Amino acid sequence: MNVKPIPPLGLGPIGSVPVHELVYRQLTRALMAGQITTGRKLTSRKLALELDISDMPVRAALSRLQALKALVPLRNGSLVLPSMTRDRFADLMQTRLVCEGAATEKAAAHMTQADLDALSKIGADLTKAARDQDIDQYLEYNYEFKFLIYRACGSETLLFLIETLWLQVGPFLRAYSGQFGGDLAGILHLDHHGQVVEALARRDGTAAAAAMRRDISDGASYLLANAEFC
Amino acid sequence: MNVKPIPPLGLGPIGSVPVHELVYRQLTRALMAGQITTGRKLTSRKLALELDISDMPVRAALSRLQALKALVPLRNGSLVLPSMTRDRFADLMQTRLVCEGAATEKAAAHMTQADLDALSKIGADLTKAARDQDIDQYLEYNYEFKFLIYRACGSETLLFLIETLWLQVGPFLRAYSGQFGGDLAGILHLDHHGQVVEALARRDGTAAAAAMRRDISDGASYLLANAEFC
DNA sequence: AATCATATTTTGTGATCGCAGATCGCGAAA
DNA sequence: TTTCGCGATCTGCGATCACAAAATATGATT
Repeated sequence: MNVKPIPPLGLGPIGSVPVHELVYRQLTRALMAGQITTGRKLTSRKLALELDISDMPVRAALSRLQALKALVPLRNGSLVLPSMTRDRFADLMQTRLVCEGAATEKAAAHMTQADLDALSKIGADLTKAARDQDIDQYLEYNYEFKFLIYRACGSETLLFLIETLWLQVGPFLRAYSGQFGGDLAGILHLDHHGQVVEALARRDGTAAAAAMRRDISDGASYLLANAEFC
Repeated sequence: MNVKPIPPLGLGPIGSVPVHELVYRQLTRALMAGQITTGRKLTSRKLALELDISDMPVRAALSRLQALKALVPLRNGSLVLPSMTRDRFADLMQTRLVCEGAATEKAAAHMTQADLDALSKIGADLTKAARDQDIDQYLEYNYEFKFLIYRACGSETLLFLIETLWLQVGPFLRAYSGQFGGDLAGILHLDHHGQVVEALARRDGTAAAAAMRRDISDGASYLLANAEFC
């Protein structure tokens, strides 16, 4: 029996991406970047017109966002970016505490030296953004910092749950950055990020998780005290 | 200026439910009840034909299931109930440990006496089902037992995350019940359910969570050792 | 000016159509 | 027997249409 010669071309698949997938990615990005204000109605026809496509792919994308509770249906079925009440925010942050604490703890065992190096660099950028009162940069680096850790937690499932939480909190955080008038550096009076990095470097998952939880908890307290809710 | 008299009828809205919502509910129920075998391809046309509707509402329902990772897309976009590998199962159970442990801990403060009474009744039914080797009943009561607790955790968000996890594990558990040949009572040699009830009655969230985690962990170990994976 | 009734537009929802790529099956050639 | 080619079918995907309910705008009346 002849053994087949090795397939000469090691090309990957072409993999054309359907339009509804592109719409979905664009919407999630816009959502997490806070480009959509809370209470905004997202109608498939308007969006389709704006994107110059039919409304079918838009519907598919919106359905997925609804399933993740990133959008909620009105009585008539219109989908809207839910307004952030105090209760919902507190609930989301409590759940973040649970999931992100666990992810941080698990990540301690998996972070490579390269990860740790990148992490402390982002941590430095984060501190700099806080000192410069650049809240947009701060939020951006905060996201990168935390997700660099969570991606190393070794659990696809847990990472996914955390992403759905951020999809709900993200819009509100960005909206808050607009009404921000306080002192950003004041949030950092305890450098939780530094403690997280240091604990992760020691492979001390428990300490890292504790520091991360403090960071989330303090941020939540600050916003509950200072931000405007609906 | 005439003040409108109070609307005489305090009836709620009729609230006709769209078809895609009905399809979604039917699919989630079928999924969690294990009526769909892993690896099964769900095509919108076939389902639409079976339900005697157009494939549009089916597409909407499938999109939502895809967003929750209850279904995964093949290369061509067909959606299929993902096969359960050892790794995925272990990952899901690890994440269940995190979320359901936390939910149990939070629930301790909110469980009413009626909840506790109902819980110990379900616990008794559970034990009976195990003695009778009735694995379907066992899984049913197991679901009711745990979600009666989780619903009392006070966190809509956390409950939602747990539901998405069960949507992924549910099908596999039911599939396993078919190939089950062991001794069901053997799983219960430590009565974790009883410990959970007792701890909740004492409002001891920490102990209740610990017992619940043991229950999940032991079940996971048993299945990892005995069940067939793909 | 304020309010109510009516007309117009918006919007969700579902059905149908057409296209293109994927999949499957059958038969011929090696 | 296996493998390859090709036609039929399946299926995802997107566009368009139709309909009803809701929202909005308009205009008349008090």
